[in-house]
Amino acid sequence: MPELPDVEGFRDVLDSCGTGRRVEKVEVADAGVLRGVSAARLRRALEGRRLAAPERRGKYLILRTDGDAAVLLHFGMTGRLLCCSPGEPAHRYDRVRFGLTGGRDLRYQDQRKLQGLRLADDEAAVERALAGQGPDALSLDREPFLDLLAGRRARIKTVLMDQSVLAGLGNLLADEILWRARVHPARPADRLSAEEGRHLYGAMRQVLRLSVRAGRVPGRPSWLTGHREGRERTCPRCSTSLGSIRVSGRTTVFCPHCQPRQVGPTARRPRRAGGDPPGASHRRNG
DNA sequence: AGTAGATCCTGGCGGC
DNA sequence: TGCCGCCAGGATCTAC
Repeated sequence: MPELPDVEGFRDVLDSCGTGRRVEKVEVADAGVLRGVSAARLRRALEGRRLAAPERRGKYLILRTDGDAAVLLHFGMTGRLLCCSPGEPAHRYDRVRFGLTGGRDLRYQDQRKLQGLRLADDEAAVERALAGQGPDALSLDREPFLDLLAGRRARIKTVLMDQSVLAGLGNLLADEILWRARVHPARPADRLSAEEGRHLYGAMRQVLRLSVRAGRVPGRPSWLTGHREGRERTCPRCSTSLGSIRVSGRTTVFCPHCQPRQVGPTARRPRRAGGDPPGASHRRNG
């Protein structure tokens, strides 16, 4: 399910495939992915335009042109963006095809069509469309991050996944970050200690850095994400059987041993002079 | 300010 | 084998 790292990967695809090239043809195979725009209007806005450098904000990808118009792409749960040659046979879930000069094809694929494409007529429309987004998780500094948590009574996982608070994190990333920071997903955000807040921020930085580099959330053995499915659902850190609860309607996987619901006074937490990296796996390097 | 639940959407899977 | 219903989840909506 595309989260910030995946969308960052799609931005790379769009940039290397499209930037500087002209849109020759826009083909909408399934108008079910168009939000508030018709296929004809999308064509008129894009055909003949040259693509400019794309931008990502949270889980949105902004396709910019040398004109006023921009297209906002959201990938929902199953969306993808591919660069291929025009001769490549259409995939079943190709929803929109952008034929570019230089023999390049950009294809927006999406099986479930939960989100889709929006057209923004100008820069002001882009800003309006994204006005509800919180700061991007990748570029947020620690102090503002801690400030975001401070005033919120909601469960910490709900806060992390709320795009109007913090943009970019989805279900898998939120679980991974909480597991690395050893914070139970149902703890109220404003009840975390300062130390836990710092660990959470550190885990977020680390998880984002590694996943952006990989272009997705890696399902490696040392990551919680690698243990969500299948029979062997045990914690990669302590081998305890993983717990599964629902938080804000989302399946939430956590380790009952590493992420206790009730925590004692801060003073009881072991102090480490050097300070372990918050997400450091004690078994092997991820 | 917070929650739950429905909605959209498709395919995979368990149960019968 | 085939049909039914559930589940997955990102965003958005209503109801409480």
